[in-house]
Amino acid sequence: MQPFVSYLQSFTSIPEQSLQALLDLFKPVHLVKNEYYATHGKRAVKLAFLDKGLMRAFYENSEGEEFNKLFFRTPAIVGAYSSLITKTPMIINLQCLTDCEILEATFEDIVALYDDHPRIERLNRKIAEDFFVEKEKREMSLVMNDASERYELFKKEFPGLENDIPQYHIASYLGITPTQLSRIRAKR
Amino acid sequence: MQPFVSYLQSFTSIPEQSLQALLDLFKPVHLVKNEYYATHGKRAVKLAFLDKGLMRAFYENSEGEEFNKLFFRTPAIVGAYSSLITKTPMIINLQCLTDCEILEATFEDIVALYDDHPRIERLNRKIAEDFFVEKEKREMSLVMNDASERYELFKKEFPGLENDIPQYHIASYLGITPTQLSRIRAKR
DNA sequence: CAATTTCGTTTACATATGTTAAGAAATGAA
DNA sequence: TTCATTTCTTAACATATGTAAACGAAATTG
Repeated sequence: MQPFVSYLQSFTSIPEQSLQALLDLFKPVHLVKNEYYATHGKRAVKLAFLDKGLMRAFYENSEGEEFNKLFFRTPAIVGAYSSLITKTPMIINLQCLTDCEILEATFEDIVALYDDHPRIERLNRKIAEDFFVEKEKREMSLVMNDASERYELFKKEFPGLENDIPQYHIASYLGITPTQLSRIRAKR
Repeated sequence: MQPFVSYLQSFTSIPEQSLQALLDLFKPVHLVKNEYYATHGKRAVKLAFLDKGLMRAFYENSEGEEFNKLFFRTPAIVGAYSSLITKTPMIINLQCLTDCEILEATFEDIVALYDDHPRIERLNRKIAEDFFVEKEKREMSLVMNDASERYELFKKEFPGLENDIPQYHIASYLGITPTQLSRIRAKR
């Protein structure tokens, strides 16, 4: 639980009693490589802390093409956040790129803590704000940078990750084909 | 204040006393067409409710090229949200596309209410969540849809707006040049 | 270790979009 | 209303990226 607690406290300090109430909701789960943690179409009910391993979030269009949206490395919160918030079916998929250890809780159980534990709601607020800021960064990058610049940014944001996952996952994250990524890599 | 109150209550119900404390922080301001409400490089300190008018948020790269990020129509909250949250300089600019009436408050004053008014913090949480969901939608659209599809989505999301603003603003929002938008429009 | 599959690169060609420039149309100012 | 400015469209050409296919390298599996 230690990395999880540190991660949470990095957002805002949480009183011991509230923290304990929150931690009690999380149970460890082991996932194997390539296993899906979430599948689009269903409604998300759980969210998790990624304690060990590597995951990806991706969209899928009607032709079955995949579009990587984000990579998760520890420490991180993983889950179909939009689906949890809006209570509508998930649009994204979450898949393990390696074996993973997660701590999992039911989102509604967390929300139920808010009235008695305002610091937990504050934690959620901070996390939502942080998610928003990250998303805005990526939006800006998609709009302002070309694929070659986005590749450089990717390497900065996920140092070393390029060696741990197939090139086609990176290409998908960059919004280009593996062919084009190969061309960009060949240039320098 | 009525549209503002309705807008806030649409996120979560707020007790009379907390609502009043919040409303007291907001002062009406009039802005004229083309006026900047926020300029990149400075730190944002205020946020506002757009009561009347039309605004745009846009990025600017080092060559001075502009990239529209979002259009705001009433009712909406306008502000450099990322800058307020992270307390770092703004990356975006906010500019009036028409004369505007806004209600403006200092963000820190709002945050200062949270300890005594948990429902105000809840409101902020809900708004942050909502912003995140909207941003994720736009990210998905940028990644999965081509410019022509994004144009159709734009027309659905901002009905009628195409007639109120120059085409080049729409092109910028879609991530293409006015030339390309013109071609897309000519096709059907 | 050998066989099979997966992955990355390259090539040739197609397409969407960018760039520049010109002119037409619309808008705003005098 | 007239003139000047801004906006929109179109054309010609350039470029980034997509598609499809082939091939060799790397990884996986039996």
